[in-house]
Amino acid sequence: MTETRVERKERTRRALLDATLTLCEDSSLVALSLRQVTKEVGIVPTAFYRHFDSLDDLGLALVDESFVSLRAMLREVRSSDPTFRDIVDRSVDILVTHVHQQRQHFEFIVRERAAGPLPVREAIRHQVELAERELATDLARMPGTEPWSASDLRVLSTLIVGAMVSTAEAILVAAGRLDLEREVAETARTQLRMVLVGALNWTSRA
Amino acid sequence: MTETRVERKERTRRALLDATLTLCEDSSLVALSLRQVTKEVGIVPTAFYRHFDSLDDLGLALVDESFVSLRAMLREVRSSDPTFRDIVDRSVDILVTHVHQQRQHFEFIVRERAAGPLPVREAIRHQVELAERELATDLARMPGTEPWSASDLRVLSTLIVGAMVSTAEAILVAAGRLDLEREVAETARTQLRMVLVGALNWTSRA
DNA sequence: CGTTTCGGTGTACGTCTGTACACCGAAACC
DNA sequence: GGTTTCGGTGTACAGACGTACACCGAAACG
Repeated sequence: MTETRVERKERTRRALLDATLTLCEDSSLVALSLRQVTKEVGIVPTAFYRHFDSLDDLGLALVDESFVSLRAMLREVRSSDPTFRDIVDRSVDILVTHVHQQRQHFEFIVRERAAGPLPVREAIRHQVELAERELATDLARMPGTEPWSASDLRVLSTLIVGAMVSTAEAILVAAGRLDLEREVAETARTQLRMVLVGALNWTSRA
Repeated sequence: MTETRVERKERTRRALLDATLTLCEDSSLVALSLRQVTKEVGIVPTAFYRHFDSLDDLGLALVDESFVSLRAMLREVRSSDPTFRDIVDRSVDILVTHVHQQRQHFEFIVRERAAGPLPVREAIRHQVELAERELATDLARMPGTEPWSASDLRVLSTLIVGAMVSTAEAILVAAGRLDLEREVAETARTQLRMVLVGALNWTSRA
């Protein structure tokens, strides 16, 4: 019955991460104090340092675990049938589902991406860049992309990732109102189709 | 020689706005204290209330003046020759120029859009929505857009505005390194062209 | 010229901040 | 079973925070 020591430590660590996600739901990491977090968890302020060097450090941990779930999402998209028409519908569905399931993580990333502590911003930027690169190599495997240059592939994947980030933001703003969300999803689908139509009619230039 | 009283007041007001823009360059409004701002300006904390009710209030003023300059930019784009090919080049040039000239304002908007105080976020979202609507009506006047539905126009303008926001963010991240900026600009041009190719080959559905 | 207006001052408060330091008690270890 | 390890405690302090209040001096006003 007695909890092992590492289990207990892991449990408070999780509590710190969760409390931080909850507390910065309507502000930002940079506006959060160590004392607020520890009070929410129910430990004394100085105990915080048994787990993290600083709030920035905790922020980096949150970035890591956010992108673990995000990568799971991307893998799911990638395992879809590679047919252009319904890859759009499935991708948007998967995005909507994951934003709901991991709402706090997505909110965290969207906020701290622009306004977080510098190391956190850099970590997020790096992860987004990795996602763009992965998408570019995926696109290269799809039929019809043979005439594209490597640079065009990067440009297209940057555009798509950007549109998906915007869509995620819009879903978060919709905040669960189903009619708004349906509208956002429909917009995202149309945007993706427009972009794909553009890409298929695209011819790289030297 | 003696400065009139309203002039003097306006001068400190400006100083407060400028100090705030500078101070939240690497954090956010929500992480800023009234005392930091007044110290930077060189007045006593309580004097702040002679100008604004709160930091949020000051933030709303910054949103307003940021979008004044942004609207100036959009007007400049709109006055361009409405030919698809070089409207892209000119739009991106104008965007790059304005991001440089109004660097602090763009940084402010990009940050507070996602992480600012709630009223500030809402004000920014509203202004962006206005910009999207204006772009949609502009697009409707361009040749070749006759077969598009109103909803397609909105979807396209949302996509373009989103891409431009991403581009502005990328320029700010490039932080003046000329080679990076050229790359960002080139990416933005290609993205816009891809989107326009997609749009021109687009046929609205019921 | 006397009076009012008002941007800015200075003091004072209770609260919250990060963190230093000494300490505890039980799980973990040999 | 004695010792070590270590997550969590409690006290303590110097500084920053928002803001209430009484006040000043000069421009603005009649």
